[in-house]
Amino acid sequence: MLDRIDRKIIEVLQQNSRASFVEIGKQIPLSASSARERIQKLEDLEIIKAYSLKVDHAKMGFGLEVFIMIKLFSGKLKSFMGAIDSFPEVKRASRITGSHNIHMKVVLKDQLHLQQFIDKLINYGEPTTHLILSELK
Amino acid sequence: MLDRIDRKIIEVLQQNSRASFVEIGKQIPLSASSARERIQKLEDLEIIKAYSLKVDHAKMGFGLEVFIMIKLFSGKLKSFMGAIDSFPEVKRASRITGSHNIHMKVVLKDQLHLQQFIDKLINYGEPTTHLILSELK
DNA sequence: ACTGAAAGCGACCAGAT
DNA sequence: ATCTGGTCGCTTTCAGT
Repeated sequence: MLDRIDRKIIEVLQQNSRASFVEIGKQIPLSASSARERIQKLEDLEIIKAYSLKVDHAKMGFGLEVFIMIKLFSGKLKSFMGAIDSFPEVKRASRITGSHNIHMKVVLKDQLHLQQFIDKLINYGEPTTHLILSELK
Repeated sequence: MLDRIDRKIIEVLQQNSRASFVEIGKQIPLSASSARERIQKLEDLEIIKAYSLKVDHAKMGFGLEVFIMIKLFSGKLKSFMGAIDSFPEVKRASRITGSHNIHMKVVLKDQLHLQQFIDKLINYGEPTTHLILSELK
């Protein structure tokens, strides 16, 4: 249901999602129209969920990147899930197992910004913050 | 150094990094060639670091997604940083502050695969695993 | 499922404001 | 810094295998 060629296509797109069908085809190898057809199918099956972008947050003025885990107060899950979309600082969030219910990647300008953000979170639960020092992968 | 138009371009590309320059230009609004020129600059400055892809790992046969944090044994940092590229299961890894030194997002086929992966990690430190239940954002 | 051809559209490079 | 016009290459569709 997902063969070597599909996996290769996904690999190429992971490295450069703006690659043309011609370029992708060359690396398989496959004609541009066949590459296009397979990618169309991967999109339709929602195996490819989105074409996105990696940006340098620090260069955009957000020098502080952190992981925050929250132990939500009981009954706060629903309201927190609603609020999360209104926090532009939150780049990703997941429900997880363990003593903390939520894991987030958060991007902030500076310590003051972090403090203000944590002040909002403590309405929902007990946050634990880990600064990201560097990306290894 | 990075105006409203640049931010808007990045926003558009974050939603669909395969958008054509014409499409991007329409949403600013800006001519295609000006959009192209600005994007070129964002790439040159490495504010745009990569064009990437979001895939549904579960549909690719990797039904288990976890966060693993490791408290490395002393002196193991360098060898771990070297080994990390050889683990295809690791999608992202960061050095972080706190009692654990490393945070990773890891994608695995099943429990057995997780067990085998953890067995590799215990050469480097003490791992703590959190299953990802769902993605909120 | 893949290819190849043809038409239309976008990318890319000039040159001008 | 942005735009317009022109060329070339890519995308897209479709008929054929």
